[in-house]
Amino acid sequence: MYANGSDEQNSDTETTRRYHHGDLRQALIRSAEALIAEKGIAGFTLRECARRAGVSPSAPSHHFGHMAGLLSAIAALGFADLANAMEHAKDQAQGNALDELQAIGEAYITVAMMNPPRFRITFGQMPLDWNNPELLHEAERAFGILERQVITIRGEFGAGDPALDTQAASVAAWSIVHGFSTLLLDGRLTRFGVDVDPEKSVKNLAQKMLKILINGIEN
Amino acid sequence: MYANGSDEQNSDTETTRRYHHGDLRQALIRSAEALIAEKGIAGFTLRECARRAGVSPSAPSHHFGHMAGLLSAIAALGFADLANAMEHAKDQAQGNALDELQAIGEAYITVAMMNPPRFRITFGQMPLDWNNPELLHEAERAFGILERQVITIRGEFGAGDPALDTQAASVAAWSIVHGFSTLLLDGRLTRFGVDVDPEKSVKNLAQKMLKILINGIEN
DNA sequence: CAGGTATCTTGATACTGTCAAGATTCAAAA
DNA sequence: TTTTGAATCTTGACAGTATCAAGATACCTG
Repeated sequence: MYANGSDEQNSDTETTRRYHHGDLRQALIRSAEALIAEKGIAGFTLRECARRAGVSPSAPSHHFGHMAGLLSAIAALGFADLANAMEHAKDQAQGNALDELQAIGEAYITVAMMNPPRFRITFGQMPLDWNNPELLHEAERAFGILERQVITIRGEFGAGDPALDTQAASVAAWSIVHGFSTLLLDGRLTRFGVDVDPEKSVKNLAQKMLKILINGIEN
Repeated sequence: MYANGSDEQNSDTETTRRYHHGDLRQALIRSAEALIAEKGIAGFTLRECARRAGVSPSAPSHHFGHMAGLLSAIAALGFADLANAMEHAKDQAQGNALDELQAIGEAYITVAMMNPPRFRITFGQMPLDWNNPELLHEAERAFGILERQVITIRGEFGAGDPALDTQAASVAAWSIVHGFSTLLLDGRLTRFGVDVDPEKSVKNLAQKMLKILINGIEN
């Protein structure tokens, strides 16, 4: 038993059952995110992941070691998503460094909305393996972008202005987009009439929010 | 066996072992927060809580029903802490409504720092029972304060100014203090030289951050 | 003092993550 | 092609978990 995920009745199609799954690593990542999308972080189970991938309970250990390994691989994807999206947004943005910061912030929130389970794993309370070099690298990459952007702003605008504290502005920028993302995904903004659906109204609100922040940095 | 928490050698002191614990409800809340402080959210276990309170594994069920019940009771305390601290900060603040908002934001961050396990339960991913009336009430109370404050600001300052969007300002204020708190507690601000210790430098940074926000709302 | 109720324990069930050992498949060397 | 070692997956087992029903104990009111 423990055939792979596909149904029974296929005689010998491309996905006929076999002892070796073929792409178990990707399949486990997919089933983990799907499981969390359904039952939430608390409902996540390594055994259920394996079950959905059509594989024995301890098969994942050969690809990820332990549970934290699987979660860490997903978290690395989460940081990579953030880094890629923010870099792209910065490149696409037209205008000065403040406009770029606005675009970066919007990209952060969009990524969180596009794949909530992945974001929850990346920034949740589940155990991650911070010795995983891929995780470390992608996290460093994502963290650096916001920081460098605010340094750029300092160079373009407020050099010498003590009111424009680089550290405070960096942390403020990250805090506001991160706080908004988590509150939104946890459904705690419904009392303000904000929900993941429709996506457009959220992006609208995020724009206004970031305008306030940038306004505050600028002056 | 399963005496209460105190040691063995006491003959018949106040805390001599007995079948009925006497204050198990409070003891479980304390041991839960201590456990999370030690081993983190992932290390939390209802059985270990009971063990530390010197009580059998299923004793907690008679006070909280299931695990989510205990966590919900703690989360209610977390919201109450926030509401009380924010109310007090608002009352103590001298100045206009914007100064009050600044004080409220600082109070939020202080509460998160004072009891990290409680904050993690309140806003974490662990299962809560949102039918718990106490939890609902305290959450509503806390959520209302920031919102009302921004409405007050709108009345004092920007009435008629379309740039001053009440919803955006409310959400921005909450997002920035909440995002900062979670990032801080998860140790993700160390790369910016920020850590829970020393507490004073954190409060300093929080002040600057909120100044930026209020600057942005004002103009 | 009697009876009822709140509180806690016992025992059992169905899960979970992890590990060692065995079975199967693949792939490269001979 | 055959052989042989490595990669992949299964089996079986272990300790630990949440939860529940039933029983034991203590308190407390009448």
